[in-house]
Amino acid sequence: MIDAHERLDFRIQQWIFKQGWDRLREIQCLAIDPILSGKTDVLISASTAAGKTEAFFLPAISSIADQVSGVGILYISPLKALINDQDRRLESLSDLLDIQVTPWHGDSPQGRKNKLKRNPSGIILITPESLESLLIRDSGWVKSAFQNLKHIVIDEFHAFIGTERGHHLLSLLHRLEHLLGRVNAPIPRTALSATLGDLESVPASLRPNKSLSCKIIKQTQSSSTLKMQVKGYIESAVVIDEAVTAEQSVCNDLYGLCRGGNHLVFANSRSRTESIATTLAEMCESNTVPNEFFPHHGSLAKEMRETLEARLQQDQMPTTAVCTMTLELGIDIGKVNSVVQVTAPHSIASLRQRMGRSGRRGGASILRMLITEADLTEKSSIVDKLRLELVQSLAMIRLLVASKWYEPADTSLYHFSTLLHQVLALIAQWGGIRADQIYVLLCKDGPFQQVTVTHFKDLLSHMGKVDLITQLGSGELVLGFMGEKITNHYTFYAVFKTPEEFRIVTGSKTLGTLPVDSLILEGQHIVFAGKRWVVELVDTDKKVISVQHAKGGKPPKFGGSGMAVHDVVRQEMLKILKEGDYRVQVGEQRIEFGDAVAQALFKEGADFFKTAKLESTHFLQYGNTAVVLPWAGDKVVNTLVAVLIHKGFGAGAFAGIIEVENTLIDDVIGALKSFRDDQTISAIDLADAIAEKAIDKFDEYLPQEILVKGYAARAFDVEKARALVKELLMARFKQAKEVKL
DNA sequence: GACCTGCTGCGGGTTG
Repeated sequence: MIDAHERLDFRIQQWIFKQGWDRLREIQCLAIDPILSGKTDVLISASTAAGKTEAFFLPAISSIADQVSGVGILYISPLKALINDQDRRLESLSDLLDIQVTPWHGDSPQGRKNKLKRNPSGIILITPESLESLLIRDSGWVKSAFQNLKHIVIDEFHAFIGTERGHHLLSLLHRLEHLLGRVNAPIPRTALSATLGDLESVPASLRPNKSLSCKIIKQTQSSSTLKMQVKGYIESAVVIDEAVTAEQSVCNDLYGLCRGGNHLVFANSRSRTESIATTLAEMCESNTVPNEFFPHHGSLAKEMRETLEARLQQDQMPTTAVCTMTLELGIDIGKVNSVVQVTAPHSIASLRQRMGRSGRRGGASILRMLITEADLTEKSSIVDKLRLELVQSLAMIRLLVASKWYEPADTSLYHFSTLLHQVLALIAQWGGIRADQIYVLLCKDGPFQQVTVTHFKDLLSHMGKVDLITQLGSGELVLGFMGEKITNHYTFYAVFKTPEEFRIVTGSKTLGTLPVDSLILEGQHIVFAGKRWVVELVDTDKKVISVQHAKGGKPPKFGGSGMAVHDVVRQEMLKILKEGDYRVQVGEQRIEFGDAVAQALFKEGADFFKTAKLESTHFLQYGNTAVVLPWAGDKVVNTLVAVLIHKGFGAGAFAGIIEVENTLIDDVIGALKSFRDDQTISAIDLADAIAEKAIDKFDEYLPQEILVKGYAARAFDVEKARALVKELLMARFKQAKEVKL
């Protein structure tokens, strides 16, 4: 293995020597044989800056070094910024071997694209959307230019798994193999990904039809250590003049922790990112020191983002980015001293990714979480009394440290919107194509394998009705008037859309806007602008949601993050509340990672848990409110909320806790019993009651039946919810028996 | 107090 590099092209060996590397890293050695063989897919899993890209490119370039013409390597990236990085990083190597590298995305220079058009060779760096546009507009050129294609590599593959865009990508790759006549001699795919849990399941997401095997290469356990701390803050219920607000104390600490070094502060929302960055910049100004705190998020101008990225990478001046997930993926910013999370993270997967940004020169990764909980009053919500934002943060740290687990992709989704897109794209690419050919290409052999022939026929006939497609006398399908219109517009190439905002209105007053990508049911209770509301009416045409004041106690400060929290996280939260201890076991020792305030806040939550006897019951009468504590992930919790609304209750869920106001808990238990015994309630019934089911980009063109089916699969899990209810009721039954004895 | 990604061809103007 040590001599593996000798199998590389001599000029590449020279290049390695010139970099001053005394040897290749382990993953780089391991990747050489499988990639040179060209006979297997490869998954390379390693943390940021571990040399994944070189692990692929050294052998891949070696294998095309003497290729005279035609593009030899197709590199696909989810971000334009990553393509620009890769273009720079490949420069010295490609110069040495005289290999043409062409970045190809919406903003890359036309001159280099034209050059590749005239003389296809070397490496193309492209986004899925630009590849789609090439297939539709110039498939003849693609067919000849890619005739000698040897490797396909996908960067940041985890960003694609389980998403609409990921399905789009798989479909593009399959269409490309088909176009090049390589269905029976597949082009090997290499996926580059951060170290994420269940690697064995990834090959199925890289090539669903399994026509090539996959070799998994992973970084052996890195010896780097993780240092973490959770700091608690209390938001005062009454604002007194001159009192320091919780956000101000968070900023004071950030200023002390971050000034003088390079750090990333993740604040989970753009507005929070802005307000923290502004406060920190003002603190620099009032202390008459140069500002080193800058915001970074999706709504900021590209130039501002790039300036900040360059400043971090150059590492000349201390710099802290206050950011959203824009700095989570692999844009080259170098390693930072530490990562700070200012609100509870929503998934272990993203927390791991953020962690990977810290740890300079093999030193420890440092993670801090600064969590604010509300000052409690008589009327406080049960979510706040349990200190669930803190408990969620603690649970996530335990899962991060103690296990390799991360949230798996939801494989029950149909991706109908993307299927419709691909039907249109195929017809646009070929001009005309038969229905059975489309079915084989996309569903039977392609990535949409859970779509049945019946679904597919319904989809096509509806597409005919709305004039997206037309059938010729010969049986071939061609684009209809609407189909032409949609596919001719440049916005067609992306399969994802920016979610539509609904206006939230009470009476004649507008409260604000809400993106509708989560459950909104008439009768549902929600929290908006710090108050409780009940949804009266959802007007999908005018994009308006009418609400009315809901009575009840104070709304929870922590309503959940909007992104689904997984079952495993909620179970871990239950576990630490039961034990009254969140410390991590290392050998004989239990390691404390909370500061004094965090410890005190946790104790309040654990004490409330105990007093309310929540270790033995999942049902509670809390004043006028009936409360159900399922300790399950959001998909199951949402299913239970929809069931209760279906049965006529005004229910809502906050941070995984279900509340039904002005209701006796026995009535709720009765309703859940009938759900347990009534096998006829299905996810389809629940989805039928949802006013706005069109979530994905092309959902609006789907036939009703398919739209409902897709929505039901994505939003609800009735089987799991029923099994859980059975369990909760059984526990209650046992408990009642024990009390009697 | 909800996150992020991407996109063509062409016409018209300016500059070297």
